[in-house]
Amino acid sequence: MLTPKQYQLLMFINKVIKETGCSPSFEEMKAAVGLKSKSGIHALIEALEEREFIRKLPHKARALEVIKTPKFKPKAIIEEEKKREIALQNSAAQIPLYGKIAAGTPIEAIANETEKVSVPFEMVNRGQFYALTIEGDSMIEAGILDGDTVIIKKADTANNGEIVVALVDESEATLKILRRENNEVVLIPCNSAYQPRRLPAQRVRVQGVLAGLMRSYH
Amino acid sequence: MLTPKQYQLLMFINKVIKETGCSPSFEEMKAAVGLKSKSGIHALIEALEEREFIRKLPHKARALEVIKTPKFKPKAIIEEEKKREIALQNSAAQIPLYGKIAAGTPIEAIANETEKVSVPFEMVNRGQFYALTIEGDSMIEAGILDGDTVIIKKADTANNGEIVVALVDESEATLKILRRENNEVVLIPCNSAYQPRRLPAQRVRVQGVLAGLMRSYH
DNA sequence: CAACAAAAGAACTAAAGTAGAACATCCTCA
DNA sequence: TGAGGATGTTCTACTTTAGTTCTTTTGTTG
Repeated sequence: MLTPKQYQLLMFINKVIKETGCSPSFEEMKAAVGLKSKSGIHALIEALEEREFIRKLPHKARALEVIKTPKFKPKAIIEEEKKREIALQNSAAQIPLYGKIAAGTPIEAIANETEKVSVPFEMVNRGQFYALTIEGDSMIEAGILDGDTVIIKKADTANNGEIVVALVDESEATLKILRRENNEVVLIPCNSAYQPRRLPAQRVRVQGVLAGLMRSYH
Repeated sequence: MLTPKQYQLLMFINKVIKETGCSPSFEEMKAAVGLKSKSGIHALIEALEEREFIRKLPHKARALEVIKTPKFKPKAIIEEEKKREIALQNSAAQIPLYGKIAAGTPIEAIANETEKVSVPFEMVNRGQFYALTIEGDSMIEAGILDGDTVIIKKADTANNGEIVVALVDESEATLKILRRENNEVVLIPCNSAYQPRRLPAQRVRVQGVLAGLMRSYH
């Protein structure tokens, strides 16, 4: 039927005419299909004309007309589209970066929803997520380093032993392992240099649980 | 199909006829398309007539008739397409997952390019990248844990102190800190339970440097 | 590595667009 | 009726843009 390039060009011509009412020039076409020379376009056009997909007035500028479009796409195009489809599905989710959270001594207000980071969809399945930048070294033994970006799933409860964003006294947020003991909550850092904090449950509110981590090496 | 000027004129004629019921004069047309001479209009009219978009009675004033106008794609479709374009730009990069690399005791062949992982574009700027799954705990003190996915930038050289994928004796790959000393290479794990390995430079080949890390908490 | 096809590139030719002027019609009105 | 205005046609000359053709390069495949 058609070669991938021919198909691609035919579709481009069709699109341009539909959108602008003018047919594209050779220069425009060669940019569209990624050639660096007009002669290639010429060959493609001739092939398309021979197969009666387009008609043209020879020696006239921008005088192309699409007669028909093929029902069947070249296999290569189909595969290309599948790839794009996958890329679209895999397209990164954008989640807000709420700011820094001190893994060491607590925090900084969780606030302005300005910056965004993109994360792979694998990390953000169900639920709402946000990102925080780690400051400090209190979670170093859990492999969470200063400067890392953590992805947090919004939640107001968490299981024992999970790493959570905990808001203490409605003012200071911190990333710690959560452990409940009777009516108390213990926030455990992962750095033997720091001590666990034991607090009455009323003073601690869970704001999310750790769902992912991303790190860039400069 | 049409050149831009032809299209512009056709649309103008069509509009005037619809609004006023009679076709515009050459003077009006030349003002509308921004020419300073009527001869240009004449040429355009001829071209349009040749392509059968308009009909005219020669030597009659204001005796143009629009036969057809190129059809348009609905705006909604164009916008839909633009959205997809944008989504595609935001899509995560797909890089191959080459397999597992033992951070502890060495490895498993780096081979089949089957699985892919998506990573945010921020992590993969220039160069070629691939991903590895960490197995073992030899880099635990660098915050690289068992099960983490590391993003590696392909490279065959690295600076002292960088974390690299090193291939020893063309057979076993491992993720370690690289240090060169004279004609020797030291591969330093980040776990005090393991010893650095000192090897002649010839036996070690750098396959990439650590560029990023991603971790999912189930 | 020869044979072929696709693409790049240069050189050339043609068409489109711009401009100005001369000229042909037709219509109107003094 | 014939001068003049409005309109359309044709011509020349020139610049820019577009299309064609040919040769060379590159890359692929048996």
